[in-house]
Amino acid sequence: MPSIKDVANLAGVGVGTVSRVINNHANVTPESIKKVNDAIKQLNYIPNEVARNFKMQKSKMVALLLPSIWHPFFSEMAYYIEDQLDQEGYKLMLCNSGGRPDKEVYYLDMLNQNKVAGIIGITYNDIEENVNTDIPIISIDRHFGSKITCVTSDNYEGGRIAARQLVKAGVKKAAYLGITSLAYSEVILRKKGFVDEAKLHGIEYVTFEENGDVYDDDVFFEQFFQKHGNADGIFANTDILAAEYIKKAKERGLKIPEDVKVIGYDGIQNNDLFHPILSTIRQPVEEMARMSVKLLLRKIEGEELEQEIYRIPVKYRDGETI
Amino acid sequence: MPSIKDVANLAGVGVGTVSRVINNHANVTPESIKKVNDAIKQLNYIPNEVARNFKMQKSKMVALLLPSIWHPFFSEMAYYIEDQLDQEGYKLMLCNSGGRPDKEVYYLDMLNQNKVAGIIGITYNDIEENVNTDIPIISIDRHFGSKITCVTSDNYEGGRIAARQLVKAGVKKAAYLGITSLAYSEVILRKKGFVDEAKLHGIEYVTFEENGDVYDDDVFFEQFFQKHGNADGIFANTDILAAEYIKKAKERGLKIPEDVKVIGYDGIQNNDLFHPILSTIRQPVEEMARMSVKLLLRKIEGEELEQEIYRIPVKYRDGETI
DNA sequence: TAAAATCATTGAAACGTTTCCAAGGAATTG
DNA sequence: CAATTCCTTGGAAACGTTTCAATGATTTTA
Repeated sequence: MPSIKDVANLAGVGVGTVSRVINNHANVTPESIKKVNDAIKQLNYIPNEVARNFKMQKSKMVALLLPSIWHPFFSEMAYYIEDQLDQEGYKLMLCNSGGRPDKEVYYLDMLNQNKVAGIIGITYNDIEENVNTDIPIISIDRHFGSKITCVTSDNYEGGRIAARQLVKAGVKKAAYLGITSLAYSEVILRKKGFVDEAKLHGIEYVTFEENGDVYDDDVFFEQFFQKHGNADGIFANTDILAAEYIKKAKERGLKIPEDVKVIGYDGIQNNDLFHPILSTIRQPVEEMARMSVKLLLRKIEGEELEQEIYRIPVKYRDGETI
Repeated sequence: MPSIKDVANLAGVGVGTVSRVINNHANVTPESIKKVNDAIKQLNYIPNEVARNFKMQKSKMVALLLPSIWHPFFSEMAYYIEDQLDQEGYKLMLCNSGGRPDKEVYYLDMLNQNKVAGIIGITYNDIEENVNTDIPIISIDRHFGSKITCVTSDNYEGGRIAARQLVKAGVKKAAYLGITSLAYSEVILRKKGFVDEAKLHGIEYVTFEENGDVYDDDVFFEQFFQKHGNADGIFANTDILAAEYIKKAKERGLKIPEDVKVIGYDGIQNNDLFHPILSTIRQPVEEMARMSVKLLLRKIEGEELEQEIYRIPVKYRDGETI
């Protein structure tokens, strides 16, 4: 494998000149450029990126740390993040934490050692506490503190829209259904928006939540139906949860949307395999992904960001369940 | 950031000794080990993985090159691949090619420059041609040649099982539906298995295919229904295609499975959002993923693999469409 | 007890870049 | 034409690690 030295020798110039040609810095004569390029072609030389990273003490690698790439929401997010990173000349390293805090910490240590340029995280830990370096971080949907910029959808507004849609559909008693995993999550704002809007319209409403760690499908819905079986409108804080609700409701003989209107959050359905088509609050996944990357790169460049949280508007997407 | 030299100085030993302690090589006295470990702790030293990669001229990074992580089949695959890689002490770099040959080549060049340890590819190019180094490669579902080991499900047997299930369900005229993208793909064996088994049972059958590059939903199905509208059993070579068929069939007033039995291939449905539940040939995704990683690591270690293609058995999974 | 073998250790060299400094030559200025 | 500035260049140093040859200390063998 030829090195920059071989190129320099063949071209009859110094290594510095070769380096300057490769990285097209100023102040190289056209003749030198030609000589170097010829030599590069002749030797089939390709720059050793690892050596470059080493010398520069930084790599063009960004890590994406999330619970599971298998989840359709995250895989869509990852798709756009990778695309944007590639456009900007960066590479993506994928880390599945399984949502386990210990594995998150383990990965953060590893990323430290590997001197990644930045991290985009969808995590359960307050990673601000756990990262012992100055690696720039963007957090999606979780707001930990000032050091870690947060990108999220406008959860509060999303909650309000959901409530409004249910009201519009004639719902008498609306229920918020949530699996809530942690305090830092921006997701709780969906509830707040829902509640505020329900109050505004003066309709009856309830909220029913469970902690993600101790969550059991059957128990959760059993309790819900026992307490609030008469709810005729449901706002589930994720599409998956909405789908689970629909399944359980059907088992109990309820018809969707005739008996109960259901609205979800996320908008993850993207092919003909998904039915019924959920009415949902669509997260602007592509926008969130691209913005996360752009903000992260600005941080990597050393810029100060003007905001601590970036909220991107959401839209209601009509489906068959309302 | 402390380096190995700082550790050596503080511990009062040479850098070589520190290196041997870190990589727990033989020939170090317990006292030295203790001194070094104390110094490491005191300085909060973490080894610089980038420098190590540079020196060793290889990294513990494996690239996964696939069309789109957004696709549920690939995202499930990626999940298990990452998990297995992590278990083995490797990291995963994710590359979405969009299925575009030029982008595949572009990524392969990049991976070359970055000296990844190996590549797992789900590609449209014959990457054997395009990779100009000795980076070990595993290819999933495509068989290019001897240099690139192929891991796949037993497509031929899967095709046979599909045909058998349709026969068993009383189908009179069975149709194979396929979007076929390239010659190298192992996927065509699904057709072969289907045809052979249909012949064996002596039922009427047809095959209807289109090239993936010029594929148009509406045209494809329009033509199919025109030619073979009387088929009462469908084997679609992917679940997505099966779902598309079902949609189009319903638009034409056909009832599934009463009028037409449908069987897919992949088994990508994993949550309550998917309906109807497809009867399908389930690919052993987890097994394929883990085996791909294990084989790749063996190649990285310099081992010769005994086979050129590894086929993993598939199973029929019952659903609502047969 | 002397010679040989083993073990533990050190520190320099090397990996392939980028960057910086010194320096030569060309162009510009007064 | 001398002095100054500018442009281009070459080559050494540095990044942090692993490894290897050399060395000294200890143990084993004859």
